[in-house]
Amino acid sequence: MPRSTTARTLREFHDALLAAYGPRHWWPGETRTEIMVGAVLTQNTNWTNVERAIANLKSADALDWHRLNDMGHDELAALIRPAGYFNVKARRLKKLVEWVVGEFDGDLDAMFARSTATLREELLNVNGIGRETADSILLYAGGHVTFVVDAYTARVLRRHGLIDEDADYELIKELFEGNLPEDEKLYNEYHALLVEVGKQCCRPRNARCEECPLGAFPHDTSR
DNA sequence: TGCCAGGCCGGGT
DNA sequence: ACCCGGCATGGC
Repeated sequence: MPRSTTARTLREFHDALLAAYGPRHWWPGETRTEIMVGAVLTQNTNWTNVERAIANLKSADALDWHRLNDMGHDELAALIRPAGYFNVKARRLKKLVEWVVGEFDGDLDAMFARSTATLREELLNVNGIGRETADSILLYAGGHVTFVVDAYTARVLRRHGLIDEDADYELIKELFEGNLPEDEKLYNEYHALLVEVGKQCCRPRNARCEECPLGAFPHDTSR
């Protein structure tokens, strides 16, 4: 598909999704710290479960880098239990906290002042922070212009014929970044809209989605 | 009731 | 360079 066609299609998809669902007002979280913690907690996990875990952290007054740093594994794991994978996620959160406190003493202004590319590399070096989590933190907590890709994004693009089966994260990310204006608000909205269409109709098993804002004839309905 | 949810890591081939 | 099992809760 020619580059200009891809660019137009991606813009049309965005506009159709926005018309169908309206602005998503993402990320659902009040502070940068909450967004960063939520990004780890939502790994392969339903957001409603994450909300419970975050509510527990708030009740314990634990959404704070130094408090988190002082907390023991078992205490943290108990608080985030509803989010699932609580032992894994407690470890991952502690790794992130160690880095934020160790490198910046919890100063997020200092942290996000680093360049997008540098910060992305550094986040990826933290054990437990992969590409989607890093990009979510950069975009939604830091306001950095970087496109977030997730399972929904890949499935939607695959079903509507824009990528093939084996397209990996970086390729999909570059498809958006190379064909859209470099605009934080646009990236923010687009990713949130892709999640919404993924939840509404582009689900793993539904054979066909007649109501889909992007059209009713997906290429691949098997997954 | 089984399937799914806004991944990521580590070990094996 | 892939491929796969493990990790866990809660909603439908």
